[in-house]
Amino acid sequence: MSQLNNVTPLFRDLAKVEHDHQIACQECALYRLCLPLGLHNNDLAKLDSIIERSKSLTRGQSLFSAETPFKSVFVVRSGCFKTTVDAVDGREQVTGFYFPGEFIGMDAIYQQAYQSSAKALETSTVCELPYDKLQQFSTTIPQLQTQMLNRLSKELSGDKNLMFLLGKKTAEEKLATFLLSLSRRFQERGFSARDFQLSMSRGDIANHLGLAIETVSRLFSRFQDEGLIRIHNKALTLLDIDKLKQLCG
Amino acid sequence: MSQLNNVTPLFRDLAKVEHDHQIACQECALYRLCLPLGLHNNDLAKLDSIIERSKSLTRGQSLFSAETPFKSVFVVRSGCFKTTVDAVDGREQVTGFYFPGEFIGMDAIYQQAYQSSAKALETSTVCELPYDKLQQFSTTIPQLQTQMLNRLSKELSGDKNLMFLLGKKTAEEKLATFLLSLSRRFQERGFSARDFQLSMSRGDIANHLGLAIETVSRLFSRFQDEGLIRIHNKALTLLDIDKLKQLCG
DNA sequence: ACTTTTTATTGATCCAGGTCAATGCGCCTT
DNA sequence: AAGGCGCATTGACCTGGATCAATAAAAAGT
Repeated sequence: MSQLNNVTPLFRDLAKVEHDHQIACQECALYRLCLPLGLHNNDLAKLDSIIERSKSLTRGQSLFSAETPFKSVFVVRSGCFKTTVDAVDGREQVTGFYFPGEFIGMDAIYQQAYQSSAKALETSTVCELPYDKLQQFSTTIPQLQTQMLNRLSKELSGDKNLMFLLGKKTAEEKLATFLLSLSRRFQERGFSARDFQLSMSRGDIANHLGLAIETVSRLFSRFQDEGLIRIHNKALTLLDIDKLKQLCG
Repeated sequence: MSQLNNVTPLFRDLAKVEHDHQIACQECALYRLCLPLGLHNNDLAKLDSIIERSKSLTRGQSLFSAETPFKSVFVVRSGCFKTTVDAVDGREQVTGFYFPGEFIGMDAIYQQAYQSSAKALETSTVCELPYDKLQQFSTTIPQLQTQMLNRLSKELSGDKNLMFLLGKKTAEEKLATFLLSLSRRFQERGFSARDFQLSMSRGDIANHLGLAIETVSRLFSRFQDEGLIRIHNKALTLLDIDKLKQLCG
C-alpha cells in the first residue's frame, strides 16, 4: 500500500539513504552502476574522500538551475530527478529522467555553468562530485578519466536517440519506447522489468516526449484496452513487453 | 561564380586541404577552434604524432556508420558533414551538421562502437584521432583530457538545445534558430555571418528540424517575402538578423 | 548540347495530435 | 467526512504541418 501511495522513495533500500554519509563507494549497492567501477582500492579511497554525500531533496526541490553557480556534477543515489531546458518565455523541455547511479549536470562542464535545471521528483539523495577535484584526481587515476568520458559518451548517445524519438517517432512509438526505457533501467537496478511505479507525472512524460498530456493519457488508456499494460495511477505493469517492443519502430 | 555553384569546398583555404598531411596543429588555421587549444609545445608535438591526417572524402561518401568497427573520433578539417541516427525501417534523423574544428564520433566512446553514421556533404577532409592513443596521451597531458571532456560536454549541451527545438518549437522558430546557428558558426570561423552557402539540401535541413521538405521550402519563401533573408539555391543572405533572433523564441 | 535524375517550389487536401472543455478521482487539510 | 485542490481522463473540435500532386529548375551524366 505504501508502494501504491508512493510514500516509499524508489530505491531507498538500494542506496541506504538513511546512513548514506557513512557509506563508502565500496559498500554502496550502486557500485557496479556508478563512477567508481573498475577503480583500485586506494584510488577508490581517494575518490571517496572528495565525494560530498547525503545531500537530500524532497519532491519538487531544485538540485540546480541555470542561475546556480557551477561547482559539481551529481550522481543520483536514491529517488528520481528530471532535468529541463528552460526558455525565457516559460516553455521548458524535459530532457531526461535520472535514476540511481546516473549522472546529472555534465552538460555544464564546457561552459562551467549549468545549462539546464534539475528537480527531484520524490524524496531523493545525490552524491556531489566537485568538478575541480574530480579533474585533479582524474590526472592521477586514468580509469576515473575513462569512466568520465564513458559517462558523457553514454549520455550523448542517449540524447541522439531521443532526437530520433522527438523528430521521427509517432506518439504511440514514443510512449512505447519510453516505457521500455524505464523498464530496462529498473531491471538494471535489480527491480522488476514488468512492475514499477512511475515517479513522474503525465505532464512530465508528455513534455519529455513532445506530446500533449491528453495524448499520453489516451495512449495509456488504449494500451490498457489492448492488453499491453495495466496502469492505475502511477502503478504500471507491462503485460506484453514483446508487443511493446514491436511498437517502438 | 564558383561560390554560387558550390564548387569550392567551404573552408578549403582555412584548413589548407591541399597539403594537409604536412600541416602540424601549430600551423593549422583551425588551432583556436580545435582540440590542441591550450596545449604546450611538446605536448602538442606528441598529439601531432598520433593524428592521422589527410583522410579525404567526396560528397556523399561515408566517414563511418554503425557497421564500421570503432577506432577513432574525427575532427573536421575542411568541408562539412552530417550525422544521422538510423532505424531498421529506413527512417533516419539527422542529428547534426559538423564544420571545421568540430568533433564527430564521440557518442561511440561508451560502447566502443559507432552509434550513428557520418557522411560528407561536399568534398571534405578530417583529422583522425585513434581513440586508444588519445586515451594514453591524456593520462600524461591533463589539458588534453580537459579538452576532451569540454568537447563532449559542449556537444551534450548542444543536443539538449536541439531536444528543446524538436520538442517545443514551431516550424518558423526551428528554421530561424537553425539559420542563426549556421551564421554563428560561420562567423566563428572567420566568414561572414550574413552571407554563406548552405552545404546541405532542403531535405537534410527538414529532416534535422523534424519538418517536411515542403515546410522548409515554404518557410524559405516566406522569410524571403518578408525581407528576412535572400535565398537563391544554396546561396543565403541574412537580411534581418535581429528579426530572425526574435523569431527563435 | 541534350537527356536523365535529383532537388526545390508551390498549391490542394488531409490528418495526427493539439487545444478546449467538462468531469472524475485521489489525496490532503481541517 | 466534507470540502478543496491538483492531476488525470475523456469527448468534441480544430489546426499546423504532413502528404499528395504537379511543375520547374538545377545538377549530373552521356
